[in-house]
Amino acid sequence: MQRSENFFAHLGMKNTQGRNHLLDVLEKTEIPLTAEDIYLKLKEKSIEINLSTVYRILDLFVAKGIVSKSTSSISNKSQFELAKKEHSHHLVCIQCKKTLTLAGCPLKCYEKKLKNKTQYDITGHKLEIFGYCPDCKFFANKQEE
Amino acid sequence: MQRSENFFAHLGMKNTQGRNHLLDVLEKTEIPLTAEDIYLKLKEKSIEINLSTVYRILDLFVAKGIVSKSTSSISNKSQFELAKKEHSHHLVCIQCKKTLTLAGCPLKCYEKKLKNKTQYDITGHKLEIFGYCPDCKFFANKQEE
DNA sequence: ATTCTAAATGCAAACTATACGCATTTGCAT
DNA sequence: ATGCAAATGCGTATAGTTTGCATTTAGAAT
Ligand SMILES: [Mn+2]
Ligand SMILES: [Mn+2]
Ligand SMILES: [Zn+2]
Ligand SMILES: [Zn+2]
Repeated sequence: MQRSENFFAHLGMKNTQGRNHLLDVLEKTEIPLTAEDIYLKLKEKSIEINLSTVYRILDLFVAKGIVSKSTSSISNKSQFELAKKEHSHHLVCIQCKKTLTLAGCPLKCYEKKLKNKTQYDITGHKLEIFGYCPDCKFFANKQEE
Repeated sequence: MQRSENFFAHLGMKNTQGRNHLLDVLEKTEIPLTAEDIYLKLKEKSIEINLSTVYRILDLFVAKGIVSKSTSSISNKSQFELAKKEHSHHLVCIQCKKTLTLAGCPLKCYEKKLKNKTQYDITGHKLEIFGYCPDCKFFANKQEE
C-alpha cells in the first residue's frame, strides 16, 4: 500500500518500496518488533528486502521521529514500534520476550511529588516491567515445584 | 580478601580465587560495571582472569542473586552491581550525574492493576528518573532562553 | 598430607545483533 | 527519457557474549 505520495517527501525522504513495506508492517502490529521480526514478516509475504536495509530504514525512521526504538534488559535485541504521541512503557515476558506496550503512565503524580520533595527539575524517566506472559506463567510455576 | 570460608559454600558454589576477586571489585565500586570494566580493573592489579571466566562468574552471581544485571539505554553492554536487599530507584541529574536513591516504590499498586488487566505474572520492574538537580537546574533554564 | 574427581578455568573459536564499504539499482527532478 | 544522488543488496567487519574442549583447581574422601 502506497501512502499519500508526499508522506515521505514531507520528511525529506525518498518514497521507496522498502520504506512503504516497513511502515505497513509497523502500522499493523500491536507489539514492538525486532528488525528480524520485520524482515521475516515481509519474507512470509514474499517481499524480499535485505536485513541490512531493514536496519537502515529503521535507523532513519527513528531519526525522523516516525518510529521509537527501545532496548529491554531482558532481551538483547532492539525493538521498534510506531512512535506514539504519548510516551509509553513496556511489559516484557522474561521467558519468551513477548512485549506489551502499556497505555498511560503511572508516574505523572509521583513525579510532581518528587519535584517538591527533592527540588529536582524532573525531565523524564524510563520504566520497564517484567513478568511471565499468560502462555509462559503456567510452565514457570510448574518448574518451581 | 578471602571472605568467610562458607560464604560461597552456603550458596552451593566453590570458593575460587576468581569469584573472590570479582566480589572484591563489586564491593568496592559505587557504579555498575561492565564485564570488561571488571576484567580491566583486575588486570590493573595484575590479577589475570580470562574475560570468559568473568562472564561465567557474573552469570552465576546473577543466578544466585548476589548480583544484578542491567542494560542502560546509552550503552550496548550489560552492567553488573551487587544486588540490594530492598529494591530502590534512582533520580539522576542528567547534567552532573548526581544521584539520589529514592525511598519506597511508586509502582506497587500499579503492578496489581496490571496483573489483572494483562494476565501477566509480574515479577519486577526497572525504573530510572531523570532531571536536573537543584544546582544544575538554574543553568539549564538559562540556556533555554 | 595425599589422592581423587567434579567443577572451574583458559583459550580459541563460534555466535548474534548490528554496522559498513562498495557496486548496482531506484526514485525523482530536470 | 535522461542523469544523478540516494537507496539497496551483498559480502564482510565488528562488538559483546557464549561455548567446546583440554587443563587446572577446590575440596571431599582416604
Ligand atoms: Mn511514564
Ligand atoms: Mn520499584
Ligand atoms: Zn512469555
Ligand atoms: Zn546536577
